[in-house]
Amino acid sequence: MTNTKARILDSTAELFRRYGFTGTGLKQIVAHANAPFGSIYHFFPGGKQELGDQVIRRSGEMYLEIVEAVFDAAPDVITGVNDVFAGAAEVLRQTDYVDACPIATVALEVASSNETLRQSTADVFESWTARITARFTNAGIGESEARKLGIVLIELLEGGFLLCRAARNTEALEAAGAFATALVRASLPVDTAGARDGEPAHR
Amino acid sequence: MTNTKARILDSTAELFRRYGFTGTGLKQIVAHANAPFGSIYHFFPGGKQELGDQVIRRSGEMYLEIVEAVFDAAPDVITGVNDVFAGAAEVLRQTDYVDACPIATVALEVASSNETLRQSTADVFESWTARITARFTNAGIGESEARKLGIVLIELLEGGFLLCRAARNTEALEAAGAFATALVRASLPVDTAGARDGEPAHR
DNA sequence: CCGCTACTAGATAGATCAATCTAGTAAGTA
DNA sequence: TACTTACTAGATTGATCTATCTAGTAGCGG
Repeated sequence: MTNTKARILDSTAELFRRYGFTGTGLKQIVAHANAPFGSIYHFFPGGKQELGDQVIRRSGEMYLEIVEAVFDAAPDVITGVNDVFAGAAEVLRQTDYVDACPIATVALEVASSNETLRQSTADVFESWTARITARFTNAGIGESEARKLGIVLIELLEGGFLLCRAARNTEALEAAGAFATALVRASLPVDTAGARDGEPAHR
Repeated sequence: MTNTKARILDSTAELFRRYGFTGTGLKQIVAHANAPFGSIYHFFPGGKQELGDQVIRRSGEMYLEIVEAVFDAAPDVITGVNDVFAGAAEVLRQTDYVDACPIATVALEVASSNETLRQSTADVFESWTARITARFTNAGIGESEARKLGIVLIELLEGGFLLCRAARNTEALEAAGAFATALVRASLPVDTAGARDGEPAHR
């Protein structure tokens, strides 16, 4: 991937977080990326929609990798969940409440107005759910329960981002983190609460 | 309030849910409201921002009233919480995944770009939190715990709306509702689980 | 050097944006 | 009837939007 294309993608992701999809102009993007206007349509012949699609999927992957890295660095899933929420709150504070979910704003904007991009956001959320579910099944939680738990954690994180950005404080993410860890603890097999990842209960 | 002003407010609220703040044009609003363009600036001299502010606050109040009515109709808070999530999922299905939170899309759009409207959304979320907190303290839960619980319920609802609108199914709201009722049940004083509203535990 | 591809550069088009403006109508009071 | 206020009606303005267009440059294999 050329430098210019990457800069356009990075800038677009950053501007989407701040101003959303309709609120971000192509002129604004090339100005921020210090790229020529023509390059947008060279690299993304489908225009704003194609650029948006790639930004959504790329941002989704990058955010998932960050979350996975936090889980990998934690001694057990409970600590991992706690660290994800604490880290999210910390980043939010440090970035003046800008750097939250990279796709939530766009997801709500396009949900009822752009079927292509709606599907892109749905795919990202589903990939997140699947990866978190896998982490919980590895920790000994049953498949069905693990998926519900994964969904609820994403909901708490997204809801926390929404409330924290509106209020400009981190109270909501702190409450979410406390309840999230409690939920995971309650779902883990009793004798393995705090089990390391990849060391399933029993047998 | 004149008929025309009310029609403009109603139409704007509906269009904001679908297309967001930046995605909704004033021309589009008057066309949907069947109102003359000049009326917008007659009733809302501050332009789009003043209209947005009133729509956010009005929608926030109306949604709170709906939720409160559901709680009032339920025999206890646990049933109330369950009904709120089940009702949200049902409405979402019936409206082709359009009618979710009336202000979430706008809240994310303006959080980092319009301080006036960010404050409007923050006020709405705080009013919701306060009212739900009161309901839980009335059911015998301590003030601090009740507030955290209220925040978490809103997060689950908002996160559920986000995931359901993206996926175009109600799985996420169902998972949220199940965990939400479980959380409330766990927080209620043991001997009053299922207590009617206004009948606090003990003494 | 030639010719090809990839990319840069930005002017331009045509639509749409929020906002302002003038002019007109309707209803109520003197 | 005359006057006032509230509201309707939509043309207009200037900015900005996405998208297209032509033209120029850089690097590379022959």
